[in-house]
Amino acid sequence: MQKRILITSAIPYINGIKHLGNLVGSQLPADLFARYNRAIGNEVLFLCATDEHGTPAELAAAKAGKPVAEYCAEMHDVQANLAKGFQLSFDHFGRSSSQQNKELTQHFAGQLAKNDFIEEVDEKQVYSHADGRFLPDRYIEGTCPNCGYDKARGDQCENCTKQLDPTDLLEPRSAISGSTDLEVRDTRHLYLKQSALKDQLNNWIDGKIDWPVLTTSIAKKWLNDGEGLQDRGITRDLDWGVPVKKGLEDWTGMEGKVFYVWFDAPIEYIACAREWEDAGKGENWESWWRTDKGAQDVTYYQFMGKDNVPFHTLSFPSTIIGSKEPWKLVDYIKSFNFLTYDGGQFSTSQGRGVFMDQALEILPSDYWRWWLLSHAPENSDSEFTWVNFQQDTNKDLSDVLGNFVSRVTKFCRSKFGEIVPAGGELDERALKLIEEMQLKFDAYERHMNAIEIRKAAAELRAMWVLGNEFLQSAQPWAVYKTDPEAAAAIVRLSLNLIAFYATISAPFIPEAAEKMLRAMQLPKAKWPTSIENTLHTLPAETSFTVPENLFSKISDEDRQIWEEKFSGKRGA
RNA sequence: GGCGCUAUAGCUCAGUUGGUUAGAGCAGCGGAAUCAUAAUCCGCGUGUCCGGGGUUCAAGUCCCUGUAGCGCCA
Repeated sequence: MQKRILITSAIPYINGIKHLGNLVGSQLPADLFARYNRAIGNEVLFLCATDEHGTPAELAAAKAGKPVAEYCAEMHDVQANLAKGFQLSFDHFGRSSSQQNKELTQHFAGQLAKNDFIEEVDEKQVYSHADGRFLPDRYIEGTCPNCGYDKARGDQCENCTKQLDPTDLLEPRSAISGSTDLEVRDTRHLYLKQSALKDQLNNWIDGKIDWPVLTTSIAKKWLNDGEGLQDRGITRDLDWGVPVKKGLEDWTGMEGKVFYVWFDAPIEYIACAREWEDAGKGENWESWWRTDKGAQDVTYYQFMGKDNVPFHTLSFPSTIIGSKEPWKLVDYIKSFNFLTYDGGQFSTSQGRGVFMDQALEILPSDYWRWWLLSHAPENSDSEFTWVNFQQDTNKDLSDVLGNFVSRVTKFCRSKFGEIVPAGGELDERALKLIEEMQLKFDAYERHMNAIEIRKAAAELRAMWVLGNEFLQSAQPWAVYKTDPEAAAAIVRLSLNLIAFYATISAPFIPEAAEKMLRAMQLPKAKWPTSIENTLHTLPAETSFTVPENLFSKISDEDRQIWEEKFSGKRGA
């Protein structure tokens, strides 16, 4: 039965290019799941976007000497192209700065105000005359009153780790301009009264017994830690963001302020669907998001790194529940730990590790997709090392899968030509292969449905290995000398295995899968219902072509060069 | 300082609600085969399951405690 599956990946921040750790923590597994669900015939809407608002974007734009809107538009294109390069199959890659998101964010704020989930709070913030703006705590620098470190930040001293208030700093200055012309001013902000929804959220989370422990444990901690769930400021004194409004109305006292990026970013998940429709890519976006307009039969999955879990389990649900409108709540949250790089952390600020653009410059996306997904940090942090990456991809992709395709097609060409040979029948050994393959395939589907990514990858690999085992024991090269018809049957089955592998491997390695399908001259893949039937997809007399080697190996020399190249600072 | 997660073979990891001699892949060693990208296949594991207590007929699996790594919060 066809299901409707809504999938969103955590939306990457606009500021800069993401590294492989970011990729494997959200977009890549989300893509795997989206491709799989489409393949088995479900109706899928897979959405992602860039998260564009906030101070870091403003500063990055200023550094680049560009208006922030222009900077974001350019960076959005950069990220969209990288997503394409990694074969991320978003139905739409939106922007949190879209008109659709602006309207929806203001709408939600209006609803929350109407339902008494918004509180107005007066607080004090540091204003910089030279910069003409309020400064977030971490953008104020000064001398630490505790240790005397002269580059302490307004939220914390990085030298002695003491927590600070901006007003604690001696000789405070703007981290942006260096100006000391600062002033503490009163300012009013809106708070989302999450605490009022604590019990509802708690019950909701308690019902999610099948969620990853990582997801629920983080959520429960925030709900119950200390004094419990805290209300959250949802506005900022900035220019770049969604202007604070109460629906369509102005909000008295909030002139010139914008919503905090963490308020509008998740709403973009919804707005993105509307962008998708407005871009002419589909219709009736509300049927995916409004349970009163068709979304009651949608199952919604979110993918994210563990750092994003609190916002997706608490803040965003608060927004939705507090609106008292029938918006779809998430059904399943798949969260990930971090990928570490050669014993340390991937670091965007220090340029440590491999970034998406660099990765694609040195190898096709399938290498990265396969390795990252088969090592997805599901249960704990996992580590990227070049030696492992080289060994694993060479073995799995080149030796096991690539070489299988190569040996079968080349053997066939030399004995029978580039045509699926006729004659012979499946023997006992072939039937046993089919039986074993069916078992592994069932396990593969089970793991994919449960989003157990590493296990699914292991099962897929095991199916590739079965093909080699079969060939090795069936020995068509030896059989051919005495019984060409029997050899033909073995080869015919093996060629069909290639078509089968192409289909089932496509969610992991779409580019290679496409090459395999082309070589077998199959226009489109049909997901197997039974292995028995699927292995007759290519009937005798069908022509094919011997493909180029699917994967070339990573040499020790390449590995050493890359190891060196990516160890230190990313080239500016 | 509080809390959470993790700690299983040289490496990367599986180990369901506690129950037979603790498993897989890689690497390593030995062998077979020669269709293939020297690619494949077969065989080979005496591991204080981080330490120490405890519960139980029975614990890698539960409880307490200690240590280490990572993270979140203050």
